[in-house]
Amino acid sequence: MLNIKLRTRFAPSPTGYLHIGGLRTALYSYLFAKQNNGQFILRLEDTDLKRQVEGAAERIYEGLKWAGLNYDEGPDVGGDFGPYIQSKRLKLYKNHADELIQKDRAYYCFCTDETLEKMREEQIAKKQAPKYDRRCLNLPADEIESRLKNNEPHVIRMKIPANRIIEFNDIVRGKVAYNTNELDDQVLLKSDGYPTYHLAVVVDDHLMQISHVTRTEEWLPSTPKHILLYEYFGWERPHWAHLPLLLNPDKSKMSKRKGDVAVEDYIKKGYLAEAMINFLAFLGWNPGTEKEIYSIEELLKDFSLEKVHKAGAIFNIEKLNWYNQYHMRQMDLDKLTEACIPYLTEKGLIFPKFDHSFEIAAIKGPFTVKEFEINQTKEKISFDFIKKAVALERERASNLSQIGESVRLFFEEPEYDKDLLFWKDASKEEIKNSLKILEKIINEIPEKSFTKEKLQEIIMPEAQKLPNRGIMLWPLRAALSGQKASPGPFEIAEALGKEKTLERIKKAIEKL
RNA sequence: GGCCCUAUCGUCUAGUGGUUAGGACACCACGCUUUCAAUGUGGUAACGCGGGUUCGAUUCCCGCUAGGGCUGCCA
Repeated sequence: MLNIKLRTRFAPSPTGYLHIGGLRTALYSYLFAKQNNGQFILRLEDTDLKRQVEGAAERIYEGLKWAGLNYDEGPDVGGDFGPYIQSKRLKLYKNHADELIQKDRAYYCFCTDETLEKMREEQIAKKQAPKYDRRCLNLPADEIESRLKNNEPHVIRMKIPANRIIEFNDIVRGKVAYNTNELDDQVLLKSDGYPTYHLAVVVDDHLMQISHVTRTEEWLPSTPKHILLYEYFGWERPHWAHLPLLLNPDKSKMSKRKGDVAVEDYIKKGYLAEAMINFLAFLGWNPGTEKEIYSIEELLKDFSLEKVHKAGAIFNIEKLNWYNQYHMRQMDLDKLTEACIPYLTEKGLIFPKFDHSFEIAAIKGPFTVKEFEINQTKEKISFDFIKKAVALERERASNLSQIGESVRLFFEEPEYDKDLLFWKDASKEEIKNSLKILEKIINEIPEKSFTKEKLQEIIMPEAQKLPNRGIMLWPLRAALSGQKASPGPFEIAEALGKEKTLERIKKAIEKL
């Protein structure tokens, strides 16, 4: 793109949380802007009073920051084109709506909801397309004046010209054309004085000098209205890129009822921002090579808006899990451990708790406290102890929350049924005998050389003497973990330390 | 109903006027292995249908079908 000033924006409405589809839209907009030396702007479209939600704006800021999509301008960071919240720009929209009235491109409409509803019902009954019948279009000037003077509720509608073909070139879809006969005389300014999306988006995108409007496909049919508005105002139109939708497994537009759609839901489950970005980037785009693992920096190099697909993509959680597991496995262990700590406290395994909520901790990480105690025993433990546990469990988890759970065996005495100790068809005597040997030889290992290598060196020869080494290794692992599936016995023993290892072996012997 | 958009394995997708239609996730089998995970090897699985154009269409055109979006003083 040759623009000297390339500017994109992400413009969600703060109705509660950051939508996962919104995050992808934001990602594409961010990548496109940043790879072209442009600016990425956040604007809040809060023009629907009925849908205002307390704290929704903050949740959008936090979500974007979590994902690493830092915006150059926005409500909380400022900028030269503010305010970046539409409810603070009401005067602007009013003035622009008035301008259109002056230019005879818009008109006052006094129709009530009931009137409109009745009209629509009749049209549908007659199998006509529901459309405003323009009954207020040619109201006499003096009537308008007196009704306005009486403070009669009214809106401002735009005039749509008859039978014109509006054409535009969409960056992802190519040439798209609509006939204005299909368009309704869109309400621009509502009776409460707030603008509709259509007015606000055009006014703001122009005033904020947005060069490329990136948004999802659902906006495609209203683009001709926007183009008309640019014409009416005498403004140069921006470029449009209508992105494919994110879909539910049943191919409908991704929605709350059919799964989690809030970014924070995924954060709470313990998905890494790196994995989420990687996954989302590939839902609707790919580099055309076989490279599938991407950091945001690499995306900045290879992403291309022109290569974005036209068809919607199903949000496939299995693939996200795979990406997350992959990114967890290759993440720096200290960072991963820090990221896991909120989950361990959430599950009641360790103290201290944070001064803020789990949600905030999960989003904001990393956790800076380095002194902990095990909740159950009040024993002091180090960051390194947690790190060892995390290192072992990251191998078989696909999110942070799972690590938080599977790591439990390092912090609490496991509870299990004695049947778990039996390896295949080994007898009770064989198992008991194995554990007794283990107790004896492990006890002889000096505390300071209690490593998995040493344990292996001492234990394996004993295990080899048995008809099958599983007869010794399985009950050891079961006694230490209390679980059917876990890391290997030597690793667990090393992390647990000599004392706890022996304790757990004794417990197992008692059970038999 | 009207308008519009879309269409390659179950899913995300690569790809071409002539290919054994490639990869990844998931799934299955085998190997490794004390379990699980990871990993290695192999496997099942796709061009929606009908017409054209062409020596030849998955690829280009048209129609159909299917799915989706829009059709609000929601965004």
